Amino acid sequence: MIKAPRGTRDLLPPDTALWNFVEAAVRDVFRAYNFHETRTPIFESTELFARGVGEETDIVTKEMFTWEDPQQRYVQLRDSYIEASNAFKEGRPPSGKLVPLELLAGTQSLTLRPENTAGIVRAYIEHKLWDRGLNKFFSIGPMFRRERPQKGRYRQFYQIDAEVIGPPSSGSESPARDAEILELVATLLDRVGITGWTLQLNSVGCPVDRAKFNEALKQALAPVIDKMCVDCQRRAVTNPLRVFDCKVPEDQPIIATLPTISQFLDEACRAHYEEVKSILNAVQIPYVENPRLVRGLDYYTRTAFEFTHGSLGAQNAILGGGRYDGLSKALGGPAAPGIGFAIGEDRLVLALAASVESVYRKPDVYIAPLGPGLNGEAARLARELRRHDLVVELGDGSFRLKKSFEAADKMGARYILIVGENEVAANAFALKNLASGEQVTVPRSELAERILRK
RNA sequence: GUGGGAGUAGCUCAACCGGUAGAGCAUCGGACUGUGGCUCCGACGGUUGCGGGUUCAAUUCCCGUCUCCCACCCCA
Repeated sequence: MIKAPRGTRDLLPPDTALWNFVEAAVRDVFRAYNFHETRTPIFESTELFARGVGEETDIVTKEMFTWEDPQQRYVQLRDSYIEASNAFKEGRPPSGKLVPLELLAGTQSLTLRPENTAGIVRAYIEHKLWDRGLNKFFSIGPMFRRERPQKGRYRQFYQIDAEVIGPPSSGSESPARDAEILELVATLLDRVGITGWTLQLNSVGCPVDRAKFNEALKQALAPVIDKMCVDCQRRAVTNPLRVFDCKVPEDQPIIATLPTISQFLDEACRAHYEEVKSILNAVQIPYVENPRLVRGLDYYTRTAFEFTHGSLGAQNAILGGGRYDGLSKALGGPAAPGIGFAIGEDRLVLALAASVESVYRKPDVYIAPLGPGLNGEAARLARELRRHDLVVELGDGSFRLKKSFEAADKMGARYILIVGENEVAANAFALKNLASGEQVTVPRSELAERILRK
């Protein structure tokens, strides 16, 4: 039997009703904050993620679905040729790399997107979206990471993603945007019925601050590192910030003595962070400061945050995000400060209080044609009722009435409508409420209204 | 990638020390020709995840592999 590949799964009714409920609520909230939808490709050039997410991150080094796609490099070849010919005319050496001819029929490395921000920023640069001022985007779609599956963690998973990006003159750098995003998330979680979330907040400063902090951290770790766990010893070399993620109890007293990033923020970053917190207080969004909160991706600056939820086991982060003021430049674009977040939709649905029953819409009426010649009449009635936005299910003339009743019952229809010879002749139909057992004969013209009335 | 647990009917689960694979629910049919939920009867449903090994005999023991679950790593 062919099965869904590891780490993927089928979302089926009635569960999909829950997903639709979430997405509808999310779209409502985004609308109120003037966010608009984007849909970027599910695969991009591998280079985009290597440069955007960070060459050394786990995501890029071991978790991406990457393949080589045969491709004729017309564009590079053409640009290379134009530059060469211009250079020749102007009597100067050509700039940039000349694409050798043997690459004409080479390959292009492509990757299923492991996250969405890089793609959005790529689109921002490609379409020169700075001309629009401040862009507020959201998108909903699948991401792909080749990780070992676990509860709330899949190889194809879904993210609800929001990004605010624009030139500095558009206010994209303002702490007001950070606070607005955080307040939006809080609203969104409340709206879909997630209770008991915790907002953890920190500022990771500018790259310069982080470099200074990293240095101080290394110095602080040097004398104590041999007393710590093997994971920490490894982290101390590869990524000292990650030492703060350590969960080994024996290490905690040592970790408590380590410097925190907050001590190394420059004046601008500190003021920015203070303003974010001040606005959050003004709109009464609760948060806890977590000076050890760091982000896994290289591009993050300043505000970093995470919303966690207790019901999710070890994968307790329901969403994470932060500011990425340097990303656009890193991808070859202009300065374009931005801030965004990504909700793990799979995890959001897991944490949802709403039950499937409460959002799964059942048929309003089941139409039971009584006899093989009555399918046409039943279909006409169904068509009329569906125009009134009623959910209509249709039986078959070959069914015995008992079977129609059972079918209607099973799918949870509110009413059954019996379409027999007598009813057609009278142009009035037997309508029975399946819950109460009450049955009335209703003229065709009053059917929709009667069913809608409940 | 590392460590641990688990895979038996569509679903939830049985099957004692290795001895011919079972129940409930669900599905379909009948009792019951135009009135459901209840009841009764019957039917359908299986390469016991897959492959190999040990054995007279394997769902059971061993090895490999796949998938899921839990934790680590990392992250949403």
